[in-house]
Amino acid sequence: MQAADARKRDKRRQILDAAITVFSEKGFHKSRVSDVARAGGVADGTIYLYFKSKDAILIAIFEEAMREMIAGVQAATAQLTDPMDRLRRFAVFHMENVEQQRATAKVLQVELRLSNTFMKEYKPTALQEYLDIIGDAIVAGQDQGLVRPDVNPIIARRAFFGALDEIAMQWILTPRARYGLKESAEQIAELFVRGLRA
Amino acid sequence: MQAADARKRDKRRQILDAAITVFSEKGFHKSRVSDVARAGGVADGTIYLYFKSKDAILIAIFEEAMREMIAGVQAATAQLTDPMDRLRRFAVFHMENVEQQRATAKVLQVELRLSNTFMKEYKPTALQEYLDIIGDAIVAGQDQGLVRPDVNPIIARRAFFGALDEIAMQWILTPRARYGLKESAEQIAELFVRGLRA
Amino acid sequence: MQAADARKRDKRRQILDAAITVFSEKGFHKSRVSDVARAGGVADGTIYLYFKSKDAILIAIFEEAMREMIAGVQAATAQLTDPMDRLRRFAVFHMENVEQQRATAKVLQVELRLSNTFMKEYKPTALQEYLDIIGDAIVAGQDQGLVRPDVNPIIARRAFFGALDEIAMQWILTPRARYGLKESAEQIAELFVRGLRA
Amino acid sequence: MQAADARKRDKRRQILDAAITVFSEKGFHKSRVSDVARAGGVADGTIYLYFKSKDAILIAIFEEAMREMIAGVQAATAQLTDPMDRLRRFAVFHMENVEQQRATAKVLQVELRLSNTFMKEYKPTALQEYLDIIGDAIVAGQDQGLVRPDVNPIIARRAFFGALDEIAMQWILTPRARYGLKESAEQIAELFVRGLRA
DNA sequence: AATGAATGAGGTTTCATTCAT
DNA sequence: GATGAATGAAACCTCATTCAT
Repeated sequence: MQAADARKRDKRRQILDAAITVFSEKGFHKSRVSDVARAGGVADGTIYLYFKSKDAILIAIFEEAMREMIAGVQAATAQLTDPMDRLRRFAVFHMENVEQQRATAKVLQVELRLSNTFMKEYKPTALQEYLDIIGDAIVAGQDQGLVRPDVNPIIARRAFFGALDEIAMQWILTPRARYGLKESAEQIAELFVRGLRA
Repeated sequence: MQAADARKRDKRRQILDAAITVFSEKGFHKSRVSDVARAGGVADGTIYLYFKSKDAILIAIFEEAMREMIAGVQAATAQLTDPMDRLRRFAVFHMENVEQQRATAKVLQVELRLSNTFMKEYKPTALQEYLDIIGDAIVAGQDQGLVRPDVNPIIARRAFFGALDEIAMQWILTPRARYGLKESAEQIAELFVRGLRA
Repeated sequence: MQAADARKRDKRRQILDAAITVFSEKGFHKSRVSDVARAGGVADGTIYLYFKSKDAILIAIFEEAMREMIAGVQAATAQLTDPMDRLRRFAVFHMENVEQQRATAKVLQVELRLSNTFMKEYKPTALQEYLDIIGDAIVAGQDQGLVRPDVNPIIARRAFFGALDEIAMQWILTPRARYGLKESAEQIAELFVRGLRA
Repeated sequence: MQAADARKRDKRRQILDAAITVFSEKGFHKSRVSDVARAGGVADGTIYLYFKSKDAILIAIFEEAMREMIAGVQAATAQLTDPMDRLRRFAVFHMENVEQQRATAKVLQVELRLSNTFMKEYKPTALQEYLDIIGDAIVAGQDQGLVRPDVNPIIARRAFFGALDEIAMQWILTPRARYGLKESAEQIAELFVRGLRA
C-alpha cells in the first residue's frame, strides 16, 4: 500500500529530523534515545522499528546527507565546462550547504567521528564518490593541460577536501564566526586553482 | 626535594606513555583506566595522583605533543629565510612527526575528537600557536611581495593545516597507505606555495 | 453459528500447535509472541483474541494436554481389574505419551516450570486428577489386601509420578537417550508394584 | 595475604546468602541484582567483583549446595554396611537437608530450572555424583544378592531421586504441608528397598 | 474478526572515581 | 606516596500488549 509506505517514510524522516536536532545540540553521546523519541513525538520503542540501533541513526543521517550533497554538487557542476570552475563551484556549494544545514553539518563533522567503526568503515566508501567529483575535475584539468601533470590527483583532491572541512569545522564550532563561509570557499578555491595551474 | 620531583615526573611520563599505547590500540572510549594502570605498572588509584580524570590524560597527551611539535617546527624553520621554504619545511616536519609517532598521532587525530569539550575549548587555543607559525610565514610572504595581498592569512593558514591533517588522518586510519606521507607533504606544500604566489 | 465456532476452534488449535512447536524449539522465555504468530500464520494481535496473555497460551497447552492424558489413561486402565496392572499400564501409557508427543512433553516438563505462578497454582489442581488415578489404584490395592496397609497413598502416588517424571525429563533433555522409555516404564512399575506389595 | 582472602571469601558468602534469601522469596527472575546487593549490604557493582553475572550467582548457589550435600550424604552413609540402609539414610538425609535449608532448596528446586542452559549442561554433571551414591548402593545390593539382578541401576537410581525430588518440590511449594518430610523419606525408602529386594 | 504499528516499562552491567588502609 | 576494593549512576534495547483501522 502506497499510503502505508508514505506514512512509514514520513515517520522515519520525522525521527531522523529529531535526531539531527538533538544530536547537534547535545552531542551524540550525551543524547539519549529517549531524547530523540520525545523530540520526534514517538515512543522510545518506535525508534527501533525504523532503526536497528542508536548508531544506525547516525549512519542514516550521514548517508542521507551524503546522498543529497553528492546529487546537489553533481547537478551544480554538471553544466560547467571548465574543470577549474567546477572546483570553484564545488567549494562554494559545499560551504553553502554547511551554512544552510548547520545542524546536519555539525552532526556530520563533529559527532560522526565519535565512532571509530564509522571512521574506519563508512567514511572512506561514502566519501569516495564525493572526492571523485574533485578528483575528476583535477584529472580533466590535467588532460586539458590546465593542471600540472606532476600533481597527484589522489593527494590533491583529499587536500582540497581537508581544507574545506577544517574551515567548516571551525565555523561550526565557533558560535561567532569571524568571516563568512562563502569568502572562505572562494579563497580556498583560488588557492587550489592557482596551486594546480600548469 | 629534586629527586622526588624527578621520580614524580618519571611516573607521570610512565603513565602518559602507557596511555598513548593503550589509547592508540583500543581507542580512548574503549580503554579503561585500569588498562592504562596495568600497562603503566601502577595501581588504578595512582593514576589519580597524577591526573584529575581520564579526560585529563588525553588533554595532557595533547598538550605535551603540541609543545614538542611547536618547539620542533620552530627550530626546524627558524633558520629559513624564505617564508615559502618555511611552509615547505612545516609540511614535511608535520608529516614526519606523524609518521614517527604514529601512536601519539593516532590519539591526537582520532581519539581526541571524541570529546566535544576538547574540540571546543582546547583545540582552538592549543592549535593557535601552531597555526601562527603558518600564518606568520604567509604574512611575511605578503610583506616581501611573494604572496598575493588578497590572500586572507587566517583562512589560508587553516586551509593549509586542514589539508595536512586530512591526509594524515587517512594515513593513520588506513593500515596500508598507498603513498608516503613525505610525498604528500611535498605535494601539499607545492600546491599552497604556488597558490599563494603573487 | 456453528461454522463460526468451528472456525474459531480451528484458529485456536492452529495457534496452540504453533506455540507447542515454537516453545519446544526455542523455549518459552526465548519465544516471542510474534514468533508464535508467524508460525501460526496469524497477526500478533490475533493471538490476543484467543488468549489473554502469553502465559495463558502455556496454561492452555498444559490443560489440553492434561485433559487428553487423563482421558487416555482412564480409558486405558478402565477395564483392568487388578489395581497393580493399572499402575503398570499407567506407567507405560505415560511414557508412550511422552515419546509420541515429545514437543508437547518438552513444553510441559521444561518450559512450564518457568512460571512460579504456574507451579504454585495450576500444577497442583490440574495434576490432582492425574495423581488420583494412581492413588485410587493404590487404595483399591489396599482394600483388596494386595498393598501394605502402612503405605501412605498420598506419598506413594506422588513418588510414583515423580519417578516417571524425572526419567521422562532426562529423556527429553538428552538428545541421545541410552535406553527406551518403555523399558523405564516397566522397571519403575515393577519397583513400585513390588514395593507396595503386602 | 590471608586476611584479604578471608575477607574476600566472607563477602562472597555474604552475597551468596543474600541471593539465596532474595531468590527464594521473589524468585530468580523477579529478583533484581540491586535487591541482592541491598540485602547483602553491598553496592550493585560489588556483586560483579565476585560473580560474573546474575546467572553465575545461581550457578554458584547450586554448586556450593551440591558440594555440601554430596559431602554430607557420603559422610552419613559411609559407615553403613547394609546397602539398603544406605538408601534409607540417603532418603532421610536428603529430606532433612531440604527441611533445614528450605530457602536454598527452594532456589535449587524451583528457580534453577528456569535456565534451560542450566538444565541441559550443569544439572546432569553436577547431579551425577549424587546419583552415583544411590547407584553404588543398588549395585552393591545386587552383588550381595539383596537386590534383584534384573533391576537396571541407572533407571532405579534416577527413579529414586525423582521420587524424593517430587515430594520435596511439593513440600517447598506448599506453605502448609500435610505431612512431614521425614515420614515421606521413610515411606519412599521403604517402597524402593522392598521394590528392589531379590 | 483480523491486523500490525505503536507503545513504554524495566533491568543488567560497566567503569570512572574515591578513600580507608 | 601507593594501593585496589568498593561504589553507584546511567542508558540501550526488547517485547508483551493495545487499539485504531
